[in-house]
Amino acid sequence: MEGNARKVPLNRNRREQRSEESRARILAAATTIFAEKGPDGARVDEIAKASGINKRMIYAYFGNKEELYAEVLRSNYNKIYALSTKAVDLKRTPKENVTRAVRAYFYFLAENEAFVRLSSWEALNGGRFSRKVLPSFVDLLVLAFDDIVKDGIQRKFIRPNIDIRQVLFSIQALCLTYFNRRELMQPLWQEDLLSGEMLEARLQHILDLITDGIFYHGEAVE
Amino acid sequence: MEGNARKVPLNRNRREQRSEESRARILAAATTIFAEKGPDGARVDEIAKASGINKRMIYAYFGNKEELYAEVLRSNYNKIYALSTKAVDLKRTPKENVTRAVRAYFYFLAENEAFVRLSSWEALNGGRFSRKVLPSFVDLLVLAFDDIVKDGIQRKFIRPNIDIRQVLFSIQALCLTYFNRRELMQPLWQEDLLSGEMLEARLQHILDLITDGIFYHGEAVE
DNA sequence: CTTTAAAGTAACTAATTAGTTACTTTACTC
DNA sequence: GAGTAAAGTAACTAATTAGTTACTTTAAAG
Repeated sequence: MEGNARKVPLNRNRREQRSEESRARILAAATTIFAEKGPDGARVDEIAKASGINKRMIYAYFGNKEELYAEVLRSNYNKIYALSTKAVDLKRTPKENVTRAVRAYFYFLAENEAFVRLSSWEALNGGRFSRKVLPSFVDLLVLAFDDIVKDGIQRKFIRPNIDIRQVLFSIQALCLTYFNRRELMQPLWQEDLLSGEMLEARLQHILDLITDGIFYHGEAVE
Repeated sequence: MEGNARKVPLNRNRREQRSEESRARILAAATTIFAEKGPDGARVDEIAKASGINKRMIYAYFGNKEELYAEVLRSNYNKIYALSTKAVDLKRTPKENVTRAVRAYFYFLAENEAFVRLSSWEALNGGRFSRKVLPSFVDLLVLAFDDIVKDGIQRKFIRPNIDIRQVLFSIQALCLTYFNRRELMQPLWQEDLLSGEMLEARLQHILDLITDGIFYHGEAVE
C-alpha cells in the first residue's frame, strides 16, 4: 500500500495538518485559560472562543474538560522534565553546579508563568490531577540535585548533615513564591518585580541564602 | 428607657444570642469550605448544609457569596494582625528576635491551615478580594520586622547591604511553601510532614538558612 | 394570652455551563 | 467531478447553582 506513490500526498495531508494545528491551538488557549482561572474557574466556551475553534472539536480531540486539563498539565510538566535532564551536572565545583541549577530553575519559572500558576492550582487541589498525569516528577528533580549534593558532600564543600529534601523544598519555595505571590507583595516595591534587574536581584538573594546556608563558610575543609 | 428594669431581659436576649451563634456557625463553615475548595469551587448550599443553617440566612447575614468570602478573609487576616502585634521585639539580640519572629510565623501557619489556603487562593486570584478587605496587611508584617532588622544592622549583627523586603519574601516563602506544597512534596518523605518532629526539623532548617544568610559569620564586627 | 418582629424553612427562578446532536463545509480518493 | 470521511458549525439539553419568595416558627413585650 505504501509502495503506491500516487496514493501518498506530496505535502503531508493538508486535512491532517489542519487538525493537528487546531489541536495545538486548543491546547495553547487551554493552557492560558486554565493557568489564569484554574480548573474550576476556566470555561470550556471561553477556551473555544480564545482558540477560535468550535467547542465541539474540543470534545472530539480531548474527550472532556478534565482530560483537556490533564493534557495541559502533562504538556507543561514536560517542560520541566526537559529542564532537569538538561541541567545535569558536569565536572564543575559543587557551588557552581548548585548556582547553575538554581539559576536555570528560577529563570524557567520567570519565563513560564503558566507553569507556575498551573502547579499552584494543583497544589491547592491536593495534586488530584498531577498524580494521574506525572510519574512522580518530583523524583526527577531530586535525582538531578542529589548527584550535585552528594558530590559536594564527598568533596567536603557541602555540610554532610544537610537534608537534601529540605534544601530542595527551600529552593522551590524561594523561587516559586517570588512569582506566586508577586501580586500580593508588589505593594512593598516601586519597581516592576519582573524587570530584568529585579529578577537578578531576587536570584542573587536566593543564591546568597542557599549557598551560605549549605556550604562551609570560608574554604573547603580538610 | 434603660432605667426600666422590667424591660431589660436578665440574660441577654435569647434570640439575639441565637442569631449571633448562627452567624458564627456560618462563618466557621464558610472558612472551612472556602479554604478547601476556593472561592470558585465552594458552594453556598454546601456551606449552608455544613453549618446546619438555612441558605436564606447566609444571604440575610452576609448579603451574598462574595461578601461572605470577604468576611472569611477579613476574620482570617485578623489573626495575623494579632500575631504581628504580639511578636513585637523586646530588648533581645537581633538573632533571637528574628528566630522568635520566624518561629511564631511558622507555627501560626502550622496551626492555621485555613489561613494558608485562603491566602493561596487569593494569590492565584491576584489579590482581587484581599485588596478590598485588608488595609495593606503586608505593610504591618514589614513594620514589625523592619524594627528588628534595623536594630540588628545598627548593632552590627546584620549585614547592612541586606534588603529587608527580600528577606521577608524569603521567610514567607520558606514557611508558607512547606504547608502549601506539602501534598505535592510528600512523596519524598516517609514521615507525616505535619508531625511534631518534622515541623521542628523544617523550622530548624529555615532558621539555619535565614540566620546564616543574613548574619555575619562568626562574632559581631567592630 | 395576644401581638409582632425577627429567625428560620422549603420550594422556586433565572442564569450559567458541560456536554450533545443534527447539520454543513472541506478536501482527499478514485 | 462524484463519493466520502473527517473537520467544523450552531443550536440545543440537562444539570447545577446563586439568589429569591412566600410561608412557618419562635420568643420578646405589652
